[in-house]
Amino acid sequence: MASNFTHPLFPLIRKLDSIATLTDEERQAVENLPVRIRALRARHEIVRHGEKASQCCLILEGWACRSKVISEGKRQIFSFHIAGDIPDLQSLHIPLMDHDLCTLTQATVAFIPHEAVRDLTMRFPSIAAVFWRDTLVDAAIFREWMISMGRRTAFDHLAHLFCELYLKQQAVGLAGEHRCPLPITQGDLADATSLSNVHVNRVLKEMRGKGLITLRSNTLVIEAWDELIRAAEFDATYLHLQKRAVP
Amino acid sequence: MASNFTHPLFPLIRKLDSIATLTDEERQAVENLPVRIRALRARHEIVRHGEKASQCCLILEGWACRSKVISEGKRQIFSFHIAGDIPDLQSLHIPLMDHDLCTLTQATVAFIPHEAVRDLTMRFPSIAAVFWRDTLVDAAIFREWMISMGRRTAFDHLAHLFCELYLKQQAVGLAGEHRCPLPITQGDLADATSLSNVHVNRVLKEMRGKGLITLRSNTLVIEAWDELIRAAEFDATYLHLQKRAVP
DNA sequence: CGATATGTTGAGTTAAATCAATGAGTGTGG
DNA sequence: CCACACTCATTGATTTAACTCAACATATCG
Repeated sequence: MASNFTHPLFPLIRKLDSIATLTDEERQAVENLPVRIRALRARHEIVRHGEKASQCCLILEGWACRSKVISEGKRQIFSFHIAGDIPDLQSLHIPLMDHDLCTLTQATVAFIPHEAVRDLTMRFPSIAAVFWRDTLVDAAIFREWMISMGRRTAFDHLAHLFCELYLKQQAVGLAGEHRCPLPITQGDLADATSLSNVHVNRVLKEMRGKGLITLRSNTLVIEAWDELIRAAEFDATYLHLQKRAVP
Repeated sequence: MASNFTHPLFPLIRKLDSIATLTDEERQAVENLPVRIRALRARHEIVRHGEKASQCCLILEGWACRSKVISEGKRQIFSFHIAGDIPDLQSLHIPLMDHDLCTLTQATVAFIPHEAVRDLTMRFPSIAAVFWRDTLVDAAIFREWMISMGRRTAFDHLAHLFCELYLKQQAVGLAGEHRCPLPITQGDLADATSLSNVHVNRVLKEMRGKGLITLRSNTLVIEAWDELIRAAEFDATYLHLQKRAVP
């Protein structure tokens, strides 16, 4: 059961470990997945709306997002993805893409043929269950984002998002003590929250002013966790984190 | 392969038929699911946020919704559900509910133990795939709703929702010629779109005024489908509908 | 039939958008 | 190494879509 930290797919193993307990055989099978590893530059489109996907994309390093371009240069970001995520796992059952998958930063990704993923899920129903579950947590996060978009103020929305992004990274060991990478621009935050980038900027200024967060050199530092949680009325239930849970 | 129209679970079979092609054996297995059928009054809470679900709820008749109560009597509706839907299928892999499931109208529902559903998916991987796929389409709809909430005007948002609700019912044979049941209040529409009910009312008036729709006695009539689609910039890809309705 | 839920309309308010300009980083090629 | 270009961040002024509050009308139902 020893983790192989040097295996290229380690981020995936680490994520699966944070959700479930793998047998040696399962771990082996995952590590033996046939992958094609690529280094991508920032803002690279991996799969586009309308395409038929025949493989899944596993993030090994860097950030990606799912998004869709709306009329007139506007776009909506649906989710952020970090190492260990398979953002287009859904394409296994819905090959026709209804949105784009793009890198936000420089990134290393592994492409895994659908065939191989399907084979893995056939041979190991418990891995299938974990994958299915992961797409369901995705959906739960979408629901929470709906609440943020519809019913929270810009301030609460961003506060809520920061709580979420911190905890998601914390759960897989990518965060520090109330600090985590946030390698995205204010424009990206605006696209994710459906706010204008001008307004995002103003709200961030207000948060800084209140001593809630610091945000520089692509790092988010949460200076007042309790206060941030309270402001956002953040309840982590929807993230369905299992092991490493909330501090 | 003949449809058994009188079987109590017919709505589920009809929905599965609209997505996939079942073998006789699979159809048999679905029809033999152990169910507990109940008639529920309107606005009845089926499962609540925070509860641990041990069964799934299949809608046989009437409408239900997934929702969450936000502070101060506000609530967000995440999705509408009609006959054939299993709105809490996700509880199979995430038993802890992060939202509520409620009826909107009088409804007949069938409760199926998780155990039985799990057994079904183990024995018939292709049914598992269809179920998984269905939760993925759910997620796709959530994403589209995010776009509506964040980037569309109230008018376009409602127009888009009407297109969606019509097509979803049409796909399982529950809609007529550009008309379908819409047994929900303006308040429900407001909760689903994150608009105030006052504003929903005004927008509906405007739509009526433009001759786009008629909405009375719980029936939505789309008077100008092409125009409605154009107004909403509606693209049905995200619904991932497969076949057209059965009989 | 009265009671309660739902729908309708007007008037005033507000959170966030837009428009516009400027400042601060970052990177590339001459 | 600097200059140019480009992206990203910041601030002010103005506009606007949608909200809130309040009153009243009309269904619907027991």
